[in-house]
Amino acid sequence: MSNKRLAHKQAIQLRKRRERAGRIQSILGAAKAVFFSKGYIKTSMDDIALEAQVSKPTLYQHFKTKDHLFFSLMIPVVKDTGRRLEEVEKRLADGGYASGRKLIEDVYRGFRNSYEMDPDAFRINQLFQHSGLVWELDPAIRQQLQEIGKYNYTVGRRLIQKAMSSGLLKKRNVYQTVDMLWGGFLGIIQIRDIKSHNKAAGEHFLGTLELLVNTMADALVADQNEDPHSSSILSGGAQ
Amino acid sequence: MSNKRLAHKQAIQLRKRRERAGRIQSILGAAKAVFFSKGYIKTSMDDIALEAQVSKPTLYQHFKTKDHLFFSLMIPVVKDTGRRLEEVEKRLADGGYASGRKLIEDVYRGFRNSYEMDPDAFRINQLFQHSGLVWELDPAIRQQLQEIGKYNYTVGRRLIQKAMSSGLLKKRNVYQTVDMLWGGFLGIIQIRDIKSHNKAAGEHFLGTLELLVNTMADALVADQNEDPHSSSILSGGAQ
DNA sequence: TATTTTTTTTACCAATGGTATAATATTTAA
DNA sequence: TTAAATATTATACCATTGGTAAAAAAAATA
Repeated sequence: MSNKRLAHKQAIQLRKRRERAGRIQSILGAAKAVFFSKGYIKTSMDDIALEAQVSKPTLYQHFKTKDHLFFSLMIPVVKDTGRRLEEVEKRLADGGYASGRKLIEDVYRGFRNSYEMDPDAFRINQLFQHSGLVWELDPAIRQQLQEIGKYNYTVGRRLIQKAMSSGLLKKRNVYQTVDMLWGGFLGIIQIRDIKSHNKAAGEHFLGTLELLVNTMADALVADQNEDPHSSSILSGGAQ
Repeated sequence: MSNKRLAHKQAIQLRKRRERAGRIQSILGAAKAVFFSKGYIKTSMDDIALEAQVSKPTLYQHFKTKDHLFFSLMIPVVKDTGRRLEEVEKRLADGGYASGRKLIEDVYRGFRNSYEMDPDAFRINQLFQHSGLVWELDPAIRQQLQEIGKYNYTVGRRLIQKAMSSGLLKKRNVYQTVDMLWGGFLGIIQIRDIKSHNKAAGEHFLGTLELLVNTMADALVADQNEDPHSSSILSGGAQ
């Protein structure tokens, strides 16, 4: 009967989609390995095709250009950051924050875990901000990526807005506050990368991050029933 | 007499050096224009040679590679930042700061003026931090550029150290404090660039910078005889 | 088995970073 | 003024690379 036939067809299409997604993932993995070891410019599409055990035309069937392939790598980590912000937002809505400091700490813990999840992809995200200096990026790609990041800003602003109106944080310009919080994190990540060849860089980074969290909290948290610095950023790293 | 001869020779060499420096400057100017309008990748050495009204071999006589040429553009702005830090350091040594807040404000004013002096070159400096993702940079170039930046860190640390030991700022880990201050600036610059196509971005940037300055000051300034926020970052922009 | 879809093979093109060479200016020294 | 030294140009060239075309081969579907 046609019902069964339809179901069959759909099942097959599903599998095909799965396989397609799998192949795309495998290409992305190969691309990542090559890009991060040799850098964008020295990496050729032939290199990637070889690493992905796929012919070059197949590569181009899944990714229109080298740029597409490269910047696709940053998408998961951006989405991850957004998800972590949503978690904080949810906890705030559930009345889970007794102090603004705890909230700030959680926000930065989210940033950090997101970064630790995939530092390289995180760096592409940062690089993307400066991409104009390097690429004449296809406007379609650029817009698509900006779209994803813009959502995170929306969540962040909603979150901070709520925290301010609920008295957990001092009332400041929300846009500026979010930019400062996020920018502070980006900045110290960037500095970490400068020193990345140093062995002690990791610990230093954590120390700087903690200082940043405390600084932001000292200045932003409404000072009613404040609890002392808890340094809890150091615990609960990426798992 | 041989004295005169020697002087003549030296004078000639001086002129030659001047001319050489002039030609290099002219090439750098042309390279800047092309790089910033089309991006590194789309810019060809032929383009630059054309813009500089110079033949390609001449180009390569003054700059070994495209990378050399590109990253040379960031040198002046890095040195400028260092000079501005030195000014603050000097004023501190002369007892010119009655409050830590004023010092923090001056540091950030220096950063900002340095940035405004040449935003594009400033961006290359930031890009350089992520260069591993894009370039397999010649180690010699990389080290040379890092050398220049490292000096600024030394000045910054000396400055903050003095400010802390003289009681203007609270005692914190100096390395972390410097990283946080500088990183905070880099971060909001980066965010500014994201929104750079927006008309109101400039004012928003200044607002965020001011918030950052106040936040840092609130948390770092030793709270003896504190004067209120003076918002003086907004005045005294780049001239 | 016949048809459709996906992948591969192979070959190709235009653009580009970088170099070699010989010719031509330009400057210096006598 | 002339010979030597230096800097610049014109020209041609090479290897690599992003991207595409076309046809053959494989795999999956009906």
